[in-house]
Amino acid sequence: MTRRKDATATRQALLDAARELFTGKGFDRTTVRDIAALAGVNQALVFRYFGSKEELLGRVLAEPGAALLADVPRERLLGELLRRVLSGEPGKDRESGKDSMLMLAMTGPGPAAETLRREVAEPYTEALAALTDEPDARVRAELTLAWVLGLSLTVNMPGGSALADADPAAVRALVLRAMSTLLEHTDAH
Amino acid sequence: MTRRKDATATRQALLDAARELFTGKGFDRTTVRDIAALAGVNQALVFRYFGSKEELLGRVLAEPGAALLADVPRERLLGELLRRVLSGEPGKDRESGKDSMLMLAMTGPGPAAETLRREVAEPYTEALAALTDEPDARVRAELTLAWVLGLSLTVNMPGGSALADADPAAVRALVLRAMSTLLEHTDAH
DNA sequence: TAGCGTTGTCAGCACGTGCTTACATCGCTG
DNA sequence: CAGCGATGTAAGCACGTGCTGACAACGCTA
Repeated sequence: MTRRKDATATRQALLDAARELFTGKGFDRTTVRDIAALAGVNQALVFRYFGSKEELLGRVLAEPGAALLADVPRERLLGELLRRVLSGEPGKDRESGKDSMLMLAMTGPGPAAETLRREVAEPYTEALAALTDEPDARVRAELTLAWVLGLSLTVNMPGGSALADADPAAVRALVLRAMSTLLEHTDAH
Repeated sequence: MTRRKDATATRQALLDAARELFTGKGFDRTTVRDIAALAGVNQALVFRYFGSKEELLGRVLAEPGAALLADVPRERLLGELLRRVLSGEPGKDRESGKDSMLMLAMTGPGPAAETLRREVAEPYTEALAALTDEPDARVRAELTLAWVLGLSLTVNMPGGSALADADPAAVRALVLRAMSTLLEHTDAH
């Protein structure tokens, strides 16, 4: 039988629950009690393990963005990012698309936004900026990320959209073609 | 002297204050007392005139989106939208750029989001979809709007960005060039 | 001026929130 | 088994929030 008391396990359960709820209904509208309930533990543990709700958000955000960045070569970064944002069966619930980029907006302006920008957006910008030799590389990179952000929001928006129902591959192709006018060395794989 | 008691004036003051605060720090983080204080009136009036905080949001949202749509021909819509989003002195506080599109994300998932989609995003989608003859016109239109949304968020994000400091005209040109691969009949004016 | 509807203020209720504290229970180690 | 730190729980505090009701000030009209 699995240990009845396992600190790292409950810690992870809290992280998972927090991620799901933050992306699902936003940081502000998610209560600590919601998170604990979904994780199946007492709400006081949130504070024992993370100190505060904001720090928990920080922990949630810091996790997956860096992974993708480390695993995927720059040239394929955009394609992979789009695949995640647009992933899932058309019309069905999108799982991995609700990525940390989405939460950037969900979080809204506030103390966490600045941290988020540094820890998530900035490394991506840097990586994408390396894909062009133009002097305004960073501007182009941010334009690209802005699109990914907007896409993530639009696709996951309640009320449905033509984007959410369209064929992900076709959408990806459209976006990549348009983006190729910004970043030259992009690989569509 | 201006009337000491003018219902329509205070109503408008509340609308203005709400707009500024909602766009500035988001719906959830804005309190009714904040709004009333900025408007220089008592917070109870919010409920007298609008019934609830959510209905006030609805009133704020319904206002400006339709205006632009009615005043500007389809071909120039995109250019005008971008001009607003990117407007303002580089680095300085952007005023009109904090448009209703921004609030779509700031509001986050919630009851207001669906209404917002219907009343703001949908008409824009329709207008932009008419700019191409491709069968996936709506998808292309939503892709475009997603970009505008992401741009609005990125530009107004605290912590600064290369985008916010760049020359608006140059950025606009980059975006419009990329967008021309999606919508053919776009006018850059 | 007297009356009265409109506009604005004041105080407070009810509730949900983040967070804390004191205590119970587990499971490892001697 | 005894002891003890690590893990989990229950209860509640302090505070901010949306919202309400009773009341006061205004300004129009007769």
